[in-house]
Amino acid sequence: MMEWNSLLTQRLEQPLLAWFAEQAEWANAQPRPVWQETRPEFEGEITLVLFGPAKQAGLSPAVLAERLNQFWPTLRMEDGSPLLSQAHAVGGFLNLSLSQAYWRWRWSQGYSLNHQGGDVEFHPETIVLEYSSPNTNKPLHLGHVRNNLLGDSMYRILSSLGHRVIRVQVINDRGIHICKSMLAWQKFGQGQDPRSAGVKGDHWVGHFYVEFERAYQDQIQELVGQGRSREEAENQAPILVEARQMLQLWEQSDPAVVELWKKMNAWVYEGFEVTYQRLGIGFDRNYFESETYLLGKSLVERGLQQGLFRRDESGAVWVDLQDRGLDSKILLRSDGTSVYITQDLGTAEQRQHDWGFDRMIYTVANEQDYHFKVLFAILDKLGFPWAARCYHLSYGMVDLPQGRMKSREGTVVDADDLMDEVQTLAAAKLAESDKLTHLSDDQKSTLALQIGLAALKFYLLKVDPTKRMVYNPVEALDLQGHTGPFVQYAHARLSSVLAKASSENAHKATNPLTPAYENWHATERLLLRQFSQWKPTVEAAAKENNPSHVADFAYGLATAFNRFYHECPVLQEPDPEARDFRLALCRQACTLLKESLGLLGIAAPERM
RNA sequence: GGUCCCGUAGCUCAAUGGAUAGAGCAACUGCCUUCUAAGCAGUAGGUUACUGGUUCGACCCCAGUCGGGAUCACCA
Repeated sequence: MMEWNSLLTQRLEQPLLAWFAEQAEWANAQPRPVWQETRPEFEGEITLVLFGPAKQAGLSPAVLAERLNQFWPTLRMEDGSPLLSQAHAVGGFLNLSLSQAYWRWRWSQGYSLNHQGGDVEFHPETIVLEYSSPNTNKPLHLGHVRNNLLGDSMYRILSSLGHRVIRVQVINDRGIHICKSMLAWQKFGQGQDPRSAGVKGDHWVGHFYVEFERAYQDQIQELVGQGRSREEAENQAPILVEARQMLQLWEQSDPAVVELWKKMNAWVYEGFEVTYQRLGIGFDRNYFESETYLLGKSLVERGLQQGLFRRDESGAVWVDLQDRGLDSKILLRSDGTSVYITQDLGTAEQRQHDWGFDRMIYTVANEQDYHFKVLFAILDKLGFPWAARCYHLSYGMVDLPQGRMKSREGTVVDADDLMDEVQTLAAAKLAESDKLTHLSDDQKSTLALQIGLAALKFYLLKVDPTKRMVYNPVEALDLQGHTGPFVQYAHARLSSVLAKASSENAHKATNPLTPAYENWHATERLLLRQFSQWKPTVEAAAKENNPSHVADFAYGLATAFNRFYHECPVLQEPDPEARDFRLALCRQACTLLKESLGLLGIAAPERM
């Protein structure tokens, strides 16, 4: 992730292109320079790759490098000081070191995100961002957690760049699954509610979903034992028949069923809210399937009238997408009821109506890749111009070391348990430390949650979202190495230094990058280089819908700071110019660590 | 079977078509009288699944093979 800015364009690239153009040998073939970040094992910050231009010029890279050596010293900053301090050719690469004058200028521009004053013209967009979207029959699990963290981080990233982001979820509150829980509760719940049962609402409802499945499986066994076929038994088990009847009643707005439905969904929402709050995520608007599933139907009717869809003999409505390389897809059942995708069509149009979004992002697992291809194709077929601006943020499944999570085998990792676990572990770690004995129990508990969540969030966000990943509980709970707590720790050390500096009044608040101190340590230079990568990192993360870039940055900056901290005294530095410079670096590093953690939804405690 | 995704150190993950493929964990060595050792420095670990092709240059692009996963419901 190399920073490129207007100064580098004007003072480095344009003169280089002009110089190329003056070279008669290859004036007919204007080479396009390829820039990259210099690898850390070489001297320099920016590297010009010479293979292409050398070939076009008919020269060896070494000869071209030799000629360019006449050119580099002519490059100047606006005030006439040199732009580059060194140029080393290594093989086909030219490694350029930027001058201290450049780094001083870069410092003066600031590093924090500031969408008003960027190099590129910025167009803020209204973006509807969907994530989470659970069913209401069971609690959230590890898969939801990855989903929620991705969505939340994308919200923070896009917002930080100045976009208006509306966080939404669609809640699948309707259908046979919730009826199963309702029925089981009626049969086995003995009138208990979450409070009287002492169970969190979503878990309470989830418990009855499991109870239903148990009773259902028992009945199937029984029927098979009586000589029915498996298929027959699965279809005719009395408890399933009853659940279907309940769904029918719900669709007819039967008052008793609707009341029960409302009551049990309310339990679930209460439970979800606790989980969301603890996880630190939220939403601006919920779309309930029960409220939007009918909207899709009218959209389908419209498509039928326009001849875009067709109705078969049984009365079912289909869309043919073979011209787009997809299959036919059913939109309405023969009994006229809507299917999953019908509801999504309606919800999409509703959201465009509600927000007039420029873009919409659906954070949904990659097992639904095909579903979203079809959805967007249908929206396009219906003639919505915004269909092309809908995007499926497709992420990979989270596996366990022993394979996929399976509810039947009881291996599903529950979101609440997960947070308990990480908090407990962090609390144990705090308890063995003697650094924080002065904190109250409440403060310790809060800190433990912050650290535990940092471990969990960083673990899930550092991976490229598109990739399937393995959740290894032992590694996820690690507080050392390539982890969230590692980054937090760097931030805490910095905070501590800065707190002491201000209490000692050590910082004189002069321009910390004056030429008075110019004997920069390699780790100081590295920090400046890291700072400049912050903005391009966030822009890349936004463009690619990939928060892992932000996690990479945070880790890289924390590492750079740790090295600096090890090599360079700050408060104990006798030279006041050097001390000011280092304190300024510390202040900036602290700010950017906090910002980068912030975009991952991770707290930056000042002590740990 | 059709379509899509994936295969990198023992494990988990990085690497805009560029340099000697990098981190962390696990293993082994050093470093706390020194601004927070949740740290730093070092050792070891690789035929980037395999075979071909394109290219000055391929983990990356193309074709094929093998292996894993997802999806192709009048389920959601």
